[in-house]
Amino acid sequence: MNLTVAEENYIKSIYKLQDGQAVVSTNAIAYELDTKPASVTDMAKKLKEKKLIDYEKYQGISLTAEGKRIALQIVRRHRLWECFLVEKLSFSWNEVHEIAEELEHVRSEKLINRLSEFLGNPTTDPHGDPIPDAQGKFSKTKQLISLDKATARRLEVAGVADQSSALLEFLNAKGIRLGTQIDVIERYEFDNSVEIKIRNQPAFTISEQVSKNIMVKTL
Amino acid sequence: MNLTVAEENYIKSIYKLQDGQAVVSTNAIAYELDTKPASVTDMAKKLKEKKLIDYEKYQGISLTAEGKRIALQIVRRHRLWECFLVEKLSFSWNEVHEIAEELEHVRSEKLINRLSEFLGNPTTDPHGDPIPDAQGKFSKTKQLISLDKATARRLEVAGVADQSSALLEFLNAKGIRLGTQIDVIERYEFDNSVEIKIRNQPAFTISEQVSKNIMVKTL
DNA sequence: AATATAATTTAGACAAATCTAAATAATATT
DNA sequence: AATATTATTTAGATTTGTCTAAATTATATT
Ligand SMILES: [Mn+2]
Ligand SMILES: [Mn+2]
Ligand SMILES: [Mn+2]
Ligand SMILES: [Mn+2]
Repeated sequence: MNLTVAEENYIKSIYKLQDGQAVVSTNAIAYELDTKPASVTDMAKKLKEKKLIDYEKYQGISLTAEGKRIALQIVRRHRLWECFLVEKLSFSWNEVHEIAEELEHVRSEKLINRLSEFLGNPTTDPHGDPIPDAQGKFSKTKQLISLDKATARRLEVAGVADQSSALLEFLNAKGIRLGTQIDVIERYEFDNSVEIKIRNQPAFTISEQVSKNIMVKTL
Repeated sequence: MNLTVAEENYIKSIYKLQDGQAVVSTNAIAYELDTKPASVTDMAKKLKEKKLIDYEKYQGISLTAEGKRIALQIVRRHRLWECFLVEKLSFSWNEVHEIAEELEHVRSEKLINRLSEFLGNPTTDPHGDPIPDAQGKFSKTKQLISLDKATARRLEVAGVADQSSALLEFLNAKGIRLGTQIDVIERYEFDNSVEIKIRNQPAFTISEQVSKNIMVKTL
């Protein structure tokens, strides 16, 4: 199965959007890939032909087992390269996505398995997202919840839901990164803002919009 | 100047074939890129339009200053990735070319400069070929000659002319790699074969075909 | 100089990936 | 149920990179 870069990008987007959902819409894919719905319909026909998606017109799109297998390979490559960029080349977590978006299309099993080994077979990427192994399996990890829904007082940052550079840079500025321990000081009902404290720093307040996108685990 | 992968591959091939030559032929490029002369003519028109090559029909092709600048960037990326694969991911020098052929097209100045730094700013790749710096300059190195033309008795392997997997695997098998010190025991005029000796190993003889492709420097 | 051979270009075609504009189907609103 | 809105598909076009077959130009051989 020899896929083009465009086909790989579609497969990955469908995988990302499917998450739970039975089926993904043409428009959702178009928006995700910054393209037009008509282009998605064209590609849907090709991917169906290759048996990577189930698709009947007007009925939405979903990955076949083979499509999912391929999606997981691409996700693995993407996230491993992100690890490489952050851990070995000292990139910041807000700079790596675009570059990994290209590196993920270099197809060589040997390359990616060696890279994984070189990085110590990491199981999460710089945004806290899990990295599937060579067989497409995720190692079991603690379930994450967003900071706005958490109830414990002490929490550890373990991921970000929104991965826009805007949010990541904001978190950089506030000293919030993966592994950061946070104490919840107060929750304000009025606007759902949260007052938090990190180590020796003075407490500060973050908006609901931010707390919804910080994924945490209890210690 | 935003180039496609195909355009980058053409630019790099032209750079490689030009080497000394005033001009490169349509057929030579087609052969190098494993494509058809008609396709080369088509691409020549596009690259001329973008002012990356000088081209008048039937008169051959040569890079402009801008074309050469871009070629050197691609060569730099290719060779740095080869270094990475060999030094960090333990690939053998005969396995890295195809993978680097893809990695070289990931365009990010920051990426490539960080990678160079991570590798200790190497000046030669795993085949002994020089790596231009970010400004496209080569550091001066000792002039290499092929083993069949060398006169000194003790020599050091510093490169390979032919970089086919066939030759590289042969050299692996014989224990000849970059940095290997060779003593020339005898040169046989009949078939221009050369008897050589490496360290503690018994002497052995290599054909002219091989010795022509081993690039050496005196110590 | 005439002819043969080799190199190169042109003409016309195709596949991939995209687009716009128009048509059609599904869904929501009155 | 009729109508309006939204989602999706189709039709037709464009760009990029490639190809084959035929035409043209350059070079070599007699
Ligand atoms: Mn991508
Ligand atoms: Mn990530
Ligand atoms: Mn390449
Ligand atoms: Mn090389």
